[in-house]
Amino acid sequence: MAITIKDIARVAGVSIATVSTALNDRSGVGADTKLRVLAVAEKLGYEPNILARSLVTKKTHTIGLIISDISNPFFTRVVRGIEDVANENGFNLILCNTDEEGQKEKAYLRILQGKQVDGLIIISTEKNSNHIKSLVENNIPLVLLDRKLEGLQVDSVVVDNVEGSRKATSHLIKLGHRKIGIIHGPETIMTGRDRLEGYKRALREHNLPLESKYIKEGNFKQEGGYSRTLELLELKNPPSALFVTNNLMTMGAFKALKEERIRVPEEIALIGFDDMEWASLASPPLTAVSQPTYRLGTSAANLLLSRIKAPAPQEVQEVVLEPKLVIRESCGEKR
Amino acid sequence: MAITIKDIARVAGVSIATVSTALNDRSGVGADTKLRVLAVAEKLGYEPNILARSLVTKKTHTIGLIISDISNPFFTRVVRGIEDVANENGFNLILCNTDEEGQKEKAYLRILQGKQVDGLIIISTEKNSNHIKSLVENNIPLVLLDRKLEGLQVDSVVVDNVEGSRKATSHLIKLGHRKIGIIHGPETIMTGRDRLEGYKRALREHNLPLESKYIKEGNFKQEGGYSRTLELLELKNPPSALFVTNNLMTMGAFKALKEERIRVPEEIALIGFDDMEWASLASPPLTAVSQPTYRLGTSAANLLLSRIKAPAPQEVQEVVLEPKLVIRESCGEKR
DNA sequence: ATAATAATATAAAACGTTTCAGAAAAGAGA
DNA sequence: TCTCTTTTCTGAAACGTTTTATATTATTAT
Repeated sequence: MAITIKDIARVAGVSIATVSTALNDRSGVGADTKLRVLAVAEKLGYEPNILARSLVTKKTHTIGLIISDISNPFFTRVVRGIEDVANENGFNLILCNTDEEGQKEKAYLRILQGKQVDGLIIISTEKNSNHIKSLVENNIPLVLLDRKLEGLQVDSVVVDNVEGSRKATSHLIKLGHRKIGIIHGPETIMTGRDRLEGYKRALREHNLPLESKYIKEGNFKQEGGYSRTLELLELKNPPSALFVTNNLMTMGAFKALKEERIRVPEEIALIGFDDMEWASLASPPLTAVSQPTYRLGTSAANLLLSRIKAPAPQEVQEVVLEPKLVIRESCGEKR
Repeated sequence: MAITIKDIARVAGVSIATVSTALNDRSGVGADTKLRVLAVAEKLGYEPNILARSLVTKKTHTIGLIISDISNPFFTRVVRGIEDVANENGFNLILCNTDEEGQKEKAYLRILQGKQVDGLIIISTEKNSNHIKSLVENNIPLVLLDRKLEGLQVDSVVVDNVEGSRKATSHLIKLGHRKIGIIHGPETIMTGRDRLEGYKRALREHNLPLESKYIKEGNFKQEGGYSRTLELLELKNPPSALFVTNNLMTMGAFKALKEERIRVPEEIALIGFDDMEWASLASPPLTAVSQPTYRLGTSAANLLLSRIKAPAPQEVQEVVLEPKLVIRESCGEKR
């Protein structure tokens, strides 16, 4: 049996109310009794039962975090950012991986609510927002990260994907490329849609035609990048440049290119979305749109915490962070 | 105000006890009332308060996870393994990053205990085990992952680091190398010690002398691998092969070699400990000791869960998983 | 019809805290 | 000394569940 406040009360010869006030050093207890209580607590090795406390205070100092897969380095960095600010503020994180499965997402959401988390940070896998709506109605503080949801006004922190994608594509165009392949993500995911949109926008800006044969939909996983790249290479008139719209697919593309012994950037220029640790170590070093992953996390966490602490509901905040193009060697020199 | 069991009781016209039994479908409630209660619960949109439940059942279905840094891909995979089996068994994970700081580790430990986690998985940063001892005495189910602690008999799941390291070094020796540099980790960490030990053992087995100038201590971080590599290269008689004992330091070494334009494996053979996603994509593809990271996680989680569910304390289990050498091109061909 | 048994329902205690209203004690002002 | 105020302390309720012991009702056997 763990030591409780009652044990302390008994030993110190006071009521549990005084023990509680002494331990949380609130005013209303004499200096000497306070000292005595503290000493007893120390001696008995008392540790508070936070569960019991939370039940009455209605604060768990826990936040629920729903992402698709911690193994993806993008999410990893984001999570690290979140955990850091959570920890600084005395909050803990419950980590949940959905693998982009809507069912898992909903299941986790129920449990987290049941566990009375003080707030939620969600990288949602769903396109529509019905399951989130009930949370909002229940006034659960919540911020959407990386992906917004249609038809829902709620705090969010995202990257300007359209712009990042436009920059990348423009870069390729300026380098003289006209046959630019793109491997985009699922249209059900906001980042999938937006990054494709940025590509289209860049082409339009430069009055270049949209050629559907150069546009392939991948699944945001390594395998998708791999096989779509192979398909692109098999075209009778293959692209001279390839834009891959997330980190995992870029790895797949890289692998395909390597296996097929296509020289980069001589035979094909390659550009990725989302910079990775090893990008500068690759051969050739990879040019990529770099996302402020860590900051994405810290800012979502800060936003959520401010929301949790706020007495009255504030206005919806939508934070947009700018990605930037990191030019290395995989697109060759300007020509 | 959220809906509680009381509300249901009132609406359904029964006592809270019956509601409870009905909801958890235990026997002792009539078929018709049960249906009525369930219907009311459904209609009111009842969600149980797991906190309250946990307070009485003394089970939170939450496990605390203490690692040094989720950003490190090694831990990432491990964590994913843990989360998967936790989830399958209806458990959640509280994620804690210590950054190898003993203070942080201890602080987290207190909080997790306070939050009444059902068990703990710890990749400890400490060398001694005093802070863990009290947990063991309090009968908190707990498994040590990746690193054991001195003077403590407790469940653990680790990789055979000595053997992995011995294999790597032997490989180099068999390839004809005699001047083998090693960048090992801090001696305070078990993996640091063991991997160095494996290196020494291999040399001894082949009757090769231990040359201290080839032995450098790094910090298990990228920067450490980078600078120690540079130091090794500056030797008047530099090593012909380099063994780097963790993933981050290997990246650093790789970077240093690349910057110094040292050709691998022609001028120096390179072998790393812990295989990484990009290892096969690197130029040259990296030879490395591959650790079963995901399985490390699942097996720790399974062990912990069995411990949590076990009615009586069982015997201490120490699981050791075997790493394997993945030979690619960074050590060249046999000669 | 009566007793014995089984099935169903409930009141109340418990889990370990916080918190509020009020009691007791101490101090101050006259 | 007496009243008034302030300080210190406490009892009891509350948070939302589960669970045990008991009461009530229904069912069966005789």
